[in-house]
Amino acid sequence: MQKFKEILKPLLDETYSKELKRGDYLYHMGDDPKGIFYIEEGLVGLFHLSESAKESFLRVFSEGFILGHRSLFAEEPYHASSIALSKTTYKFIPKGLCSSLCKQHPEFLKAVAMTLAKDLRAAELRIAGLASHSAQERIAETLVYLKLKYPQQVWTRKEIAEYSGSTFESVTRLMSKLEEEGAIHKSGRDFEILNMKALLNLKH
Amino acid sequence: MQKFKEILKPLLDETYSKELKRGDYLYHMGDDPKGIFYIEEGLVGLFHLSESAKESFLRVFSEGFILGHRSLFAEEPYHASSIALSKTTYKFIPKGLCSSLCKQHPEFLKAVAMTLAKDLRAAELRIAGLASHSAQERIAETLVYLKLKYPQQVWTRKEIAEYSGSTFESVTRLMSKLEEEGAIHKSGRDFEILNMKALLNLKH
DNA sequence: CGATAGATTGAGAGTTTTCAACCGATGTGG
DNA sequence: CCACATCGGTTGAAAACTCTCAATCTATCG
Repeated sequence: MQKFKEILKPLLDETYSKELKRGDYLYHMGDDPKGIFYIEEGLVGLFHLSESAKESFLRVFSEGFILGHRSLFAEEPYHASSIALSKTTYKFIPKGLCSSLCKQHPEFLKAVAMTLAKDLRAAELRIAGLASHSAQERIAETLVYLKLKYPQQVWTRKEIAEYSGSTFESVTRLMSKLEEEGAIHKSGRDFEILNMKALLNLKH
Repeated sequence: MQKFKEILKPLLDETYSKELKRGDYLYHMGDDPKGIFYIEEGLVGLFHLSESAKESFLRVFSEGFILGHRSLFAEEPYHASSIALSKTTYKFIPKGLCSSLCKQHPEFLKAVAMTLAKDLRAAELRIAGLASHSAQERIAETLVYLKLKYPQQVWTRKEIAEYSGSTFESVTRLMSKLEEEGAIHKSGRDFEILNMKALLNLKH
């Protein structure tokens, strides 16, 4: 899955990197894609904002991954905004370059298709989870997912809520309960997982 | 989007069609993909079954579309089962043929990537909708989506519920209310939409 | 016409959200 | 380096929506 690094290497060496601090936007929901973004360092989140001003946290991108490719390949405007979750450096690959890349390096197109296919599975499993798991189960699963996959990141209760499809108050409440039960340990705004089994065996 | 028909035409003319009746499986969740399926006629649904036996209705496939491609391109087992929703005829394209197709007709790979990209958008908008819309709003949106896009199909309350992330009792209840309000008209097990605006402006 | 799958309606339970008030951490500018 | 502003976190209580369970009814099809 980290194929993008090697495929894009020659291209990326020629362009300069851009820097972002936490909270900066890479692109906005509704904009038309002009190319794709390659993350060299840091973490980026994809967020959808509903008419009722509710945010959903859709995907996380880390070093070595691309973003913006979904809209480009679908030939659609961005359906969500991407925002740096930490200090981030990235490179921009314009649309035209992507096209020639697809022609000259079919393995790039193949890697994009594979990424899309894996992300589609993940998204559809989340749809199923939203319908079949309780809010508490989803929050616990999200704690495990976000913390195990991105341990260095200090996730806010709000981000955890927006990823799990819940509210930050419910996240806080569950985390307090989980700490009492010894499943996690809170330290400042961060936390660590002490008993993963317990987290994944919550019933409600 | 209906590109598959023309791209696959020469290939498909050489193979024989298979028939399915409502309820038959094309493939089962967990199986390894051995190729992709091209729908010549009919309707197929993709369903995920959770540990707690709750079904989620993930995607619909109609004439001219392919299925099974997500798992093949992700190199993963099927994450859901595909089931005929009506009398269906399809053709099977084995894995090996797909590979050579990708090499010789890059537009096929491109069409697959585009389909995956569009489906990923749809799935992520559903995630956002599950978090930000009430069950009633989601059910109403599902009535509009399923009935306008596939008007010939008689959708069961259960299917509508599994698509909207709700229960069939809630679907029944809302449909009764919507009929009272004149937004839909129920006839037998089928229904028709009388006032789409009203359906999409539900608040709860 | 009978069997079966699907639909309806009611009542009650329960999780989760919402609203509100308050607390604690973090970071910046004077 | 302190003060203060701001952002993030905690906890409580009440409201509300949806689900669950149950009983009954109605289409549809062989």
